[in-house]
Amino acid sequence: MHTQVIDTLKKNQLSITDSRKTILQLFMESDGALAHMDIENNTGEEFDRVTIYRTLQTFVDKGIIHTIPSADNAIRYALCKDACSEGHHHDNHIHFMCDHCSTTYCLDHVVVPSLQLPGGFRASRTDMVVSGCCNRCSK
Amino acid sequence: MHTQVIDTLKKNQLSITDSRKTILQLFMESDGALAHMDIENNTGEEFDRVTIYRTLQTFVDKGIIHTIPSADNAIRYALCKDACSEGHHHDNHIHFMCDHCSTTYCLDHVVVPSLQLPGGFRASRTDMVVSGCCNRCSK
DNA sequence: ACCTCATTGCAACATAGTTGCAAAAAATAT
DNA sequence: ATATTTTTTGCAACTATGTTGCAATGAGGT
Repeated sequence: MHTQVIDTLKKNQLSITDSRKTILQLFMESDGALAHMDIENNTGEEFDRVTIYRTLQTFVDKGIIHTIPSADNAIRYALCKDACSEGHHHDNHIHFMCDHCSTTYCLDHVVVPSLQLPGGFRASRTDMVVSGCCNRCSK
Repeated sequence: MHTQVIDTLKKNQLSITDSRKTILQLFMESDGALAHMDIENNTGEEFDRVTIYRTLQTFVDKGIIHTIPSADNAIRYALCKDACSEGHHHDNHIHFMCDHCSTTYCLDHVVVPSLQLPGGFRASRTDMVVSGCCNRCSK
């Protein structure tokens, strides 16, 4: 199970450090998105706040994770799919945030519909965040 | 021109104060969305930071303005259309954020397409933020 | 095992947002 | 118009979030 973590780091030419291993492992074990705080809570006193910020930034730069905008002003991060690479994100899927449990999901199979924008507007990126009640909370 | 500001405040049963008049006027004169900072810059030393936060919160509660999520983690606010009322927002339109000038537009006439969500997911709200180059910057 | 360079932790700082409370200003009643 | 009640404001202090410079540590290659 460690192998996948180390493979990913190597593939992106990142040195293998404790913080990177631990944080990447967290993302791989989680099915939802993680905020900075979730990571801090899950790693305890192990790493400095600054290290977590920098590790997340490194992962974003390398295309390992992507950010998810939200109405509550807390940046969340989730693993990118294989198609992502350095400086080139393809996170063209919809995000779902549950009002009850606050879990954020990447709905990889729901494609963002294309839009007809008014004249002069050119889109480079589309973020779509749906909130409501998730499949676990609605049971 | 003041009348519209005061009418709106009265319609929402808010007492007429300097900060509310000034801030609401700002929104009515602006065609884009405003962040807390934009308001602070435009009003100078006139009002306390806290007052601006509370005024914005009051306007959101009353359905006068709505928040716009963004990837850069800065909450922006824009006027709601008439259909909005206390506790019941109908800001079901698309927001466009320009990468060059950072202006945020409400594209009122572009309707958010409906989606087919996976089983068990129920949507209560959909935020769609498109970024790219706006009609003024692409000239 | 050594050297080099990237990464970490610390301290300090910067920005964003919240809360309690007393003073001031609106709204309401007289 | 004035007094009373209620709401709103400003201040101070605090929490949360995010950034930067720098010295010390640790990873990777020889």
